[in-house]
Amino acid sequence: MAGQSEPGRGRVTIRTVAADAGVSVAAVSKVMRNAYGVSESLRQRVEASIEKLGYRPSVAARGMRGQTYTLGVLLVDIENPFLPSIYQGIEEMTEARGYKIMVGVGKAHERREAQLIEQMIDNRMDGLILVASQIPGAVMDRYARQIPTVVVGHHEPQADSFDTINSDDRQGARLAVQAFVERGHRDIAMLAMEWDARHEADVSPQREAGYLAAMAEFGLAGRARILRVPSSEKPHADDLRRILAMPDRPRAIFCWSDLDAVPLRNLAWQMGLRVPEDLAIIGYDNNPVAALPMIGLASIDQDGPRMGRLAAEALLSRIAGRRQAEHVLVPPSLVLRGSV
Amino acid sequence: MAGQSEPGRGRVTIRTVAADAGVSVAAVSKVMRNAYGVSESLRQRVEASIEKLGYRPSVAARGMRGQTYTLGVLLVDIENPFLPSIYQGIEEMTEARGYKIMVGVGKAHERREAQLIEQMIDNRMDGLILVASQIPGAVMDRYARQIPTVVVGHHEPQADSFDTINSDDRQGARLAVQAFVERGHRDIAMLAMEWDARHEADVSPQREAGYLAAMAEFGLAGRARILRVPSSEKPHADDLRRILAMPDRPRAIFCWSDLDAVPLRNLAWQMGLRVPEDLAIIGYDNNPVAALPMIGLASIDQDGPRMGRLAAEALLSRIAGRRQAEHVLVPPSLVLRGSV
DNA sequence: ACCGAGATGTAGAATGTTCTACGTAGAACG
DNA sequence: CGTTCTACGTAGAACATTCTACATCTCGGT
Repeated sequence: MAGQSEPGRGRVTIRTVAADAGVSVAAVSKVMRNAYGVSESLRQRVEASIEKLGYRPSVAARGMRGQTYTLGVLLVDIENPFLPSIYQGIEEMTEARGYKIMVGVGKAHERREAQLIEQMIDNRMDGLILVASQIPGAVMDRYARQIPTVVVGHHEPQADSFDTINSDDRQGARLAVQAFVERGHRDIAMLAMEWDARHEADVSPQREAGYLAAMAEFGLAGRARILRVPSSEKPHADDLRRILAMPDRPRAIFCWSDLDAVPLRNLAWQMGLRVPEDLAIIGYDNNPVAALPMIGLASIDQDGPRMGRLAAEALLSRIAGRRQAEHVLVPPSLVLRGSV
Repeated sequence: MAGQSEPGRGRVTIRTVAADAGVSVAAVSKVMRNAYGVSESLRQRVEASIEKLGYRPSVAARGMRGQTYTLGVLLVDIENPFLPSIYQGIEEMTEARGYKIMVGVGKAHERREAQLIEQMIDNRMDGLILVASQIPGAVMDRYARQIPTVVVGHHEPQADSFDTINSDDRQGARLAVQAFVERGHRDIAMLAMEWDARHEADVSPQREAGYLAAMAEFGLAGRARILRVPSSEKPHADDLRRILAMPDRPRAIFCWSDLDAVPLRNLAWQMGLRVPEDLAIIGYDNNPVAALPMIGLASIDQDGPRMGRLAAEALLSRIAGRRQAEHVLVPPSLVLRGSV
């Protein structure tokens, strides 16, 4: 019922172009795809007609047989200011190669993410990049058999149906612990998300493992403490407050994400704690908010743009035919700020 | 070249379902679309087969004739934390009605936005929502004739080919000026974006007009001052610093967006200015960062979710056949915080 | 003059839906 | 009992591409 002014009679299709250029439909198709077997003169003629008529191929029709030259990017969440940096990297890489991107927002909800993936398959996207998806590995595997897939921010090093690009989350945690230790801290806790076995591949458990390993490495195994807050659904300000009010409040906290580190730092301020004197904090993601001078939150930087570029490269090579899975770990770095 | 395991032979199409249920292809199509003329018994039979086979219609094939039940949402920018709230509203409304959403990110770049719109038309989206687009009205008009369109955050009250949903930006500016006046301020400046005639319909010029009108209303016409920073491309920290260092620095600043108000507030802090004693600030958008206790930035709230819902409703009714354009203004409100 | 190989171009099937037009059976009506 | 509706289904064209043969041309070599 969505009929607009022109009932469709006006639409310029590949047929219109072919007629105008005086060649076959197949010839125009070849030109569009840079396919083999088109002479320079033919190409020029066809391109002139395309230009003249303003022809644009229908992605829908393309999708029925060949490629759509469109990639799907699934973001966990649109509110985390760290994610756009990954997106930038993806885009930079794919745009140059003539691919378009469609974004889906999963809102950290597994059911929803699955729907979006199916929708992208239905839309005949050429490939998929899942960023920090909540979907369990087994399910990912099933989808990945239907469509070339690269996963970012989800550790599944043994997967063979898709590639993974990750920050070296264990190393990131180690950097944080080391920075605390070098500044004389011994009472170093970690603030982590609650998780169950289904989410073992998520980043938070990896950072936990790294934290515990680093504490042991620095001879502080006995002092390791993991404080938990409910998974990333909104309201855990109260949990954070409770943590800061504990009689044995730690002197330094490594926080699994700036998503919690920023509120934590704000609560500390509200409760009159001096940062870093009473409480030192290091977050994760180097979220732009952490960089604001008034917040001044030290954080582990994952180099989002680079992860994005790597993911895009992996996807394109997979689309080009690669079958062997690739698993990349990107080294993180620590950005020091006032909170340590 | 993207071939996955199953060469396609395995794909379950509408034909598979029809065969399984022992009915015609057209019958299955009717069931999928809830179209007229299908008996209860037939519907049940078909639905059982769909369930059993896990059939999912191909959006590509659908797009070739009918609707795709997919809407395109074009966001200026993925880094502005205010935009997700509009997105939530859009989604809430459309999801319930069985529509899917694809997001495009324009990065405040006109050429890019135009490409994305064309891409969405190519993908046969049923309709488009443009959020804070940079595209001039005349160009929008051309696109809007090809596809049902609703525009958010772009004032074009005379447009007849598309609908607009906006915050009442003039009223928002008035609220800010009024709040300052009530607190005894008279030296009230506005921080605005540079703009040219092409962007008169953007929100910043509207807020300027509202500021000037309000200053006049409160008898301060002679004291109105508009300070300009380069358009939203990144680096204007230096411009902000210069403004704060002016000998005749204003005592109160109404800022066109939290995008600039947050850095401004941070710079003031860095330069040792007391807020609000030395400088009071009100921003616009009620960006989540403004709400952080340490930032405490008063801001005009646009009720993003509501604008999103209204935009979605307008689009759906337009898809359903409405031709007459609608132009809605949503009243803003002031959220008071420490910066005033 | 003939042949074979490569390069260039074309016809037409295939893709998975929707939509138009039409057929058929049973009910309601005179 | 014939006629006319109405409700339910179906056949097949249409949609805009790509892709798989296949046909035709051009040359250089015999």
